[in-house]
Amino acid sequence: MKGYLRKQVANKTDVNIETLRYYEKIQLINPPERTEKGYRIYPEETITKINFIKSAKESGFTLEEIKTLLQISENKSPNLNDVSQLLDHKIEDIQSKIYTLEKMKETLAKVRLNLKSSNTCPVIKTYLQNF
Amino acid sequence: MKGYLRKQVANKTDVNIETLRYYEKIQLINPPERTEKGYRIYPEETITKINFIKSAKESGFTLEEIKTLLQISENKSPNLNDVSQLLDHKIEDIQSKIYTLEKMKETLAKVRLNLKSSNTCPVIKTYLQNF
DNA sequence: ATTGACACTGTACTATACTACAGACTATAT
DNA sequence: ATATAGTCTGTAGTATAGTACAGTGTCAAT
Repeated sequence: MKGYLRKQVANKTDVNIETLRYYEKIQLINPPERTEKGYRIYPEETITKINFIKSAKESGFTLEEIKTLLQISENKSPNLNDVSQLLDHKIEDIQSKIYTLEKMKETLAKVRLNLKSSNTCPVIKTYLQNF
Repeated sequence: MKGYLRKQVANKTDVNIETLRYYEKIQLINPPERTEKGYRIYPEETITKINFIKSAKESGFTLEEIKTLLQISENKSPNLNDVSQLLDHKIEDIQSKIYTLEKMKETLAKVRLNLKSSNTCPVIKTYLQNF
C-alpha cells in the first residue's frame, strides 16, 4: 500500500490537514484511493499538485482559476479550440502579472536607493510616477 | 473645490463605490477632505493609489501587505533599518513570484504546443515535471 | 488491554475582502 | 417644487478559502 496518509501529505506540503479535505470537496484534487477501513491514501502526484496550487495561489490565482489551469494542463476540456483560447488568455494574464511585479520591484529598488540620501523628500512621488 | 466624488473615483478606477469607504476604514487610503456638507473629495493621488492597490492585489498581495508596501514607499516607517530590511524582503518576495509565474507561463506554452500533436498523452506529466 | 496518535464524518466557525441596504440628507435639472 | 441622482452613516450580508471541533473508529506500541 504505497502512498501517503493525510498527515503525511500535510507535513510534506506544509498545509493544514483539513485543507486536503477541503480541496477534495471543491474538486481541486481527485478523491484518493481508500484503505479497507476508509483511510485516504494519496499518491505522489497529490504532493506535486498541492505544491503547484500553493505557488499559483501566491501568484494571485483563485482556486477556481487554478482548477482551470489544472484542467487545461490535464487536457480535460472537451473542445480543443476552447482550450487553445483559454491557454492564450491565461498566458496573457500571467504576462501582465509579471509586468506589474517587475514595475513594483523596480520601484522598491529605487526607494531603497533613495532611502539614505533623502528621508525628507516623500518617496511616494518617485513611486507613484511609475503607476 | 478640485477633486473627485466617490462615484467619480469608482468610475475612474472601476471599483465598487463602497470599496472606497472600506479602504478608508482599514486605513489603506487616507480619509479625504470633506465639503461643508460632509461629502468626500478625493485627490488625484487616490486614483493612482487605487490603481496600484488593484495591481498589487492581482499579483497576490493581501491588503495588509499592500498597506506595508505603501508605507514603505511613503517612507512612513520610523526606523530606517527596518525599512531597508522590509524592502529587501519584499523585493525577494516579488522576485520569487516572478519566477513562479515565468515557470507557469513556460509550462502553459509547452502545453499549447503539444495540444494538436497529442491529446492522448496526459499533458499533466509535461506540466508537473516543471514543479 | 490500554494509551496515544492518527483517521473518519458532519458541522460550525473564522478571516479577508468586499457589497448591499436602510433611512436620511443634498444637489441639479426641469 | 419636485424628481432623481448622488451623498452620508451604520449595519448586515456574501464569497472565498480555509480551520476547528465533536463524536467515533483504527492502529501500533507498551
